[in-house]
Amino acid sequence: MTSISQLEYAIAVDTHRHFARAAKACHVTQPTLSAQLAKLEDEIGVILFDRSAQPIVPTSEGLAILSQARIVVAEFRKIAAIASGAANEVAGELMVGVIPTVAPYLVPLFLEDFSRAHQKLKIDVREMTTAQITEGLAREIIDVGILAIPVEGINFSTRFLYREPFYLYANKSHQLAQRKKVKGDDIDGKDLWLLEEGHCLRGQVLQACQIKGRKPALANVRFESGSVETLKQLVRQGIGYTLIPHLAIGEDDDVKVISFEEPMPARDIGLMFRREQLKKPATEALEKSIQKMLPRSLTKLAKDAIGLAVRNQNEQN
Amino acid sequence: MTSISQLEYAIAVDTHRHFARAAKACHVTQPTLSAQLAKLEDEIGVILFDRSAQPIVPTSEGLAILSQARIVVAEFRKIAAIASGAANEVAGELMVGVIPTVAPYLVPLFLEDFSRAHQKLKIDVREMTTAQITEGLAREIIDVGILAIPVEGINFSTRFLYREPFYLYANKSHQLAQRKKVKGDDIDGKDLWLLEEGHCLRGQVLQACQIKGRKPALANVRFESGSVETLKQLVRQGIGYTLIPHLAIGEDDDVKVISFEEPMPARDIGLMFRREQLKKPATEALEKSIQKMLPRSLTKLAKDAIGLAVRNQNEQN
DNA sequence: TAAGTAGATAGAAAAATTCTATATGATGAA
DNA sequence: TTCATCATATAGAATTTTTCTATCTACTTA
Repeated sequence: MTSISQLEYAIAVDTHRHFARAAKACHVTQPTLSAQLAKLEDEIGVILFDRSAQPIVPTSEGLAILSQARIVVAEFRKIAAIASGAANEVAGELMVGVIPTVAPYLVPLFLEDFSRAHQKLKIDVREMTTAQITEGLAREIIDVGILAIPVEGINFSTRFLYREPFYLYANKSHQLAQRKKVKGDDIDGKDLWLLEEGHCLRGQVLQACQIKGRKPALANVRFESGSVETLKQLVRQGIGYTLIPHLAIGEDDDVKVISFEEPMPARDIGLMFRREQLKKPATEALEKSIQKMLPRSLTKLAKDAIGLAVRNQNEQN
Repeated sequence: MTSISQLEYAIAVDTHRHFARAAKACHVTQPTLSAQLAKLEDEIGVILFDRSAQPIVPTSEGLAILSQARIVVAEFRKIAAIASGAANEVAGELMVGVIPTVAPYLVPLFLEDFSRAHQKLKIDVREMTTAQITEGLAREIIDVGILAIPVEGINFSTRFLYREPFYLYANKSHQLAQRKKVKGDDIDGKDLWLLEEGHCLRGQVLQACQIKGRKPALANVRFESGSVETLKQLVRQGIGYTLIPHLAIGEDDDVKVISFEEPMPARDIGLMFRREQLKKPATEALEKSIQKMLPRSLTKLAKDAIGLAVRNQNEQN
């Protein structure tokens, strides 16, 4: 008889990628875990892990089973939650992954309010790329991600949070700084500071400016940075310009922030979590808190003024 | 330790409303079932059944637990199905709800292919408003909805299917018919045929044209219809124009179909289902079939040409 | 009140899970 | 090569859980 504990052992091995540590996490000895996992594999007729690899990895067939096992265990635990009346309680621990081009601007907005409102919840926020968020959700290392949607992935669900327009951020000495408004065509890549490869915002910016088809090597792009704040700093200190999302607008003297013509290019930011939603109450509370604390400057933007939600398939994070 | 069998016993008692018969169905003796059920009730701290009634009935608290127990057991059984390779079998019954402004154009595209590809699946498609789809999913009357996303609703998940631009559909005699391209500003509502209230497309069109703030009574709008085909017929037969989604483009002589300037206004169409996704294989097969059968005229549209995904919060369907 | 029905309880038997101790096998450093 | 070291598997005893048979209690109804 395959049991819930057997599933838990398998999940722990998937999470820790190490029998002894997985066993410790399950409060059993390593032989117990080994034996039960072997029994599980025997019963379902599928080898879940490739023990020859170091560290061990799930087999391709094992991946599907493990994903389903996580669902079963999550649903199983809900029974106790329902029974104890804690099903709708916001408590426990919530691990949140946030992409780097959102984190520094969004997290300070909601974190204090959210933490105050839910004292029983231990909150852990970390900056992660889109790829890390996807992987982290799959292995239950994080509970929820905040990233640019849509994202591919059959095992995940997303919730739209807000649509965030892009703005031109140009040094006052730059010719574009004289403009009242700009459009994508105005930006040909000359003097444009970009985030380095791996940031989804990079792809979104390239799309917004309709610079495409010459993805890997943009001869006319002069430097690539790892954070939006660095790009802003570069613009502040010299020539050139960049594109920044709405929440990254600050108050800078030597710099002009110029809107795009309507409909403004934008990206959609949303929550992402596993389909079975292990921490539903906390996730919903998080969504509410973010919605509540979003600046009016963003939420009050006319719905028809921001239209373009960039979908970039290739670049991630 | 609460076990899967304990849940099965409880479910059997709920189904048979009789301990001895439930025990027989579970291939155990009545004392075994009695003891395990008592153990379960003790462990979760909830009395599941009122034994004083004849036949026994679940307690009110028991109902929620039993519902969750059914989910756990169903998900648990999927493990064996996945392991044996039968998990991806598309079989059983799939009830689909489709909004009226999508149904007549999309359903004929995929239904034959889908039905041929999955002979073991009984397919039932019906036209429903967004509100009916939401309600139907919640009450498990339908398994999946096809509608304009995003949609509010915490218990549901959506899958993006395609972004569908809008086009101006104008009688050749109309002045706008001379234009090569149009933009939202060009359309002030004069001579514009609209769907009646309750169709989400109505709100999407109003947004795309940036006609807003005078929602309830548009003095300059002359007539309101219940279907896109009726609007097209009106345009074909006389003066005026309307906005139609990409898939509604036909081949009409007296009419011009005019693109919007880029980025074209558009709506997102997606699948919607319960978070638990009881019929995953069939739903995924449906998604695949739709993606496969979407006309290239839609899928080949440059990603950066269609940008505007209208989000209308108020109007439904 | 006796017979019948439904579910609970007791105690033994069977099955399963877990433990400690140890074996095997792979990797890497002396 | 050889000897640690680390990671997982195996063996066998101890413990826990589940199930069984037999029987009891409570309630109904003829």
